[in-house]
Amino acid sequence: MDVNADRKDRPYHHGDLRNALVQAAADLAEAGGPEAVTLRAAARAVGVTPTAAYRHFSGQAELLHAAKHEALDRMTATTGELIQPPAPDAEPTEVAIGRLQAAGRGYLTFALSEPGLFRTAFCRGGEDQLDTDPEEDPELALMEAPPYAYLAGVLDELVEVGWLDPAHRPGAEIGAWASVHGLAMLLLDGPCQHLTGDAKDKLIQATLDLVARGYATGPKATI
Amino acid sequence: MDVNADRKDRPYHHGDLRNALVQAAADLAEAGGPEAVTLRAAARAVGVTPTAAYRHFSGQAELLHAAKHEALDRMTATTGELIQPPAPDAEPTEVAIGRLQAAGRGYLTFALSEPGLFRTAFCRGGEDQLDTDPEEDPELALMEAPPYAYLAGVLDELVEVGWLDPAHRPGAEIGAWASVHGLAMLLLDGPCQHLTGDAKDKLIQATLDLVARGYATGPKATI
DNA sequence: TGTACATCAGTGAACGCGCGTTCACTGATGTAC
DNA sequence: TGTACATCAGTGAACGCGCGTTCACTGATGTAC
Repeated sequence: MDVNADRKDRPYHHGDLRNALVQAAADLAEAGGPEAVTLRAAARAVGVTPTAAYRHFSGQAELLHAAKHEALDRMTATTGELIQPPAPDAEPTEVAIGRLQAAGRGYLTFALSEPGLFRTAFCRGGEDQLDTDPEEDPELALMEAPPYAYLAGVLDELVEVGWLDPAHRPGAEIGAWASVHGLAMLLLDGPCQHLTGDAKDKLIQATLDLVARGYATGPKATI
Repeated sequence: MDVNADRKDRPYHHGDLRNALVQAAADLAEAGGPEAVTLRAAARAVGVTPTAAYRHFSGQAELLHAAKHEALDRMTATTGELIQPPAPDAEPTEVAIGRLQAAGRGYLTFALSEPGLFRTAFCRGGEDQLDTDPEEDPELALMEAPPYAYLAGVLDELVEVGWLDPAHRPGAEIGAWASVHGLAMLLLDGPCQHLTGDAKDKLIQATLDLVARGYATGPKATI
């Protein structure tokens, strides 16, 4: 069962233990969500003593922090693959709207298919307990978050094609992110969790349409 | 510290232990979120043996389930008080939009001021483990959720005043709910948690405006 | 090129903690007669 | 109206669990000379 159980072949020094622990922590998160991210379990998975982890992390909180980061990284990678390019022969506004909705759909697809990683990426804790000061510049930190950064590009395009009024562009990212993020939470753990896949699909489309129309303030916007 | 510590005066039978445990569980949730909802802690708060709780709950999962319910009830009550009525001398569309945004603002105000209850109301677990079948009719259960039911009324009004196209009315609740819920999560535990109050207010207004514009498909809609 | 030694990265055993849950029990209540 | 007894709602002690964390330690590495 445990790949790393053959302690004989393994050298005394692991060589890349910190990284191995982070990967193990992310795997635990994938399978069981943030509650499953445990120092002991991660050490066990790597085939190492719990104490060894303290050479690389100050404690459980720091491991969870790293796992959150890794979960978000995996989410970014997977979502990137999931996003389908719009039809090339469409109108510019259709292409831009298509890109916006495809991003949202990718986000939701990931959330529903990898709930453990999704919950971990946005879970509480894992940094408040850190002694490193939490984000010198919170605004900058927000803008560097992968979903925000990706949305920024899409919204710029929406302005270029005349769908979104430039006056409404600043700070517009958060509305789209919040809508899709909230829907993910409601579908995953909230009051929509027991709906059929079809019903969920309808809610997704309705929400994506709401967002697209919400941005329709430019000269080329056709509702 | 513990109000119920004077075991002498107390009769052997509590009389309303189940209810007392649920209230205690909700208080624990308010202070420490869903992780703090523990059979032992709730029993301790009431001044009763942990075993006594098993007369009223099958186990911790059932207590958490009840605490979630109570958290949502408290949220509904508080949010109801928080919602400010729109100016009476305004235009009908303005009144309706005002009501929509006030509801959203109330939701977010509650989430930010009572994070423990908010997280608990929408936390995972506490029903999957239940042996009672989870929601015979998921669609109905969703529509009976207080935020959804309240939104339904507001959206009906939006149709009446001609802001929202009746064709877009069915299922429209979820978009508004998701937007506001997601924003709450991002502000509370997510990448916006360290922003200043002012910055948060701006994101809130931007999101509420996005939602209002998203519904602007009727004849009287003026963007 | 060889070697002494500081430093680094692990081991192994143990600690205390709070949790959920179970057991055999006892005190209080209420109901049939 | 009184009482025997079933039932109900608690007590108290104990269990095993996995967790985070600490301690004194040892094996491996690499560097100064």
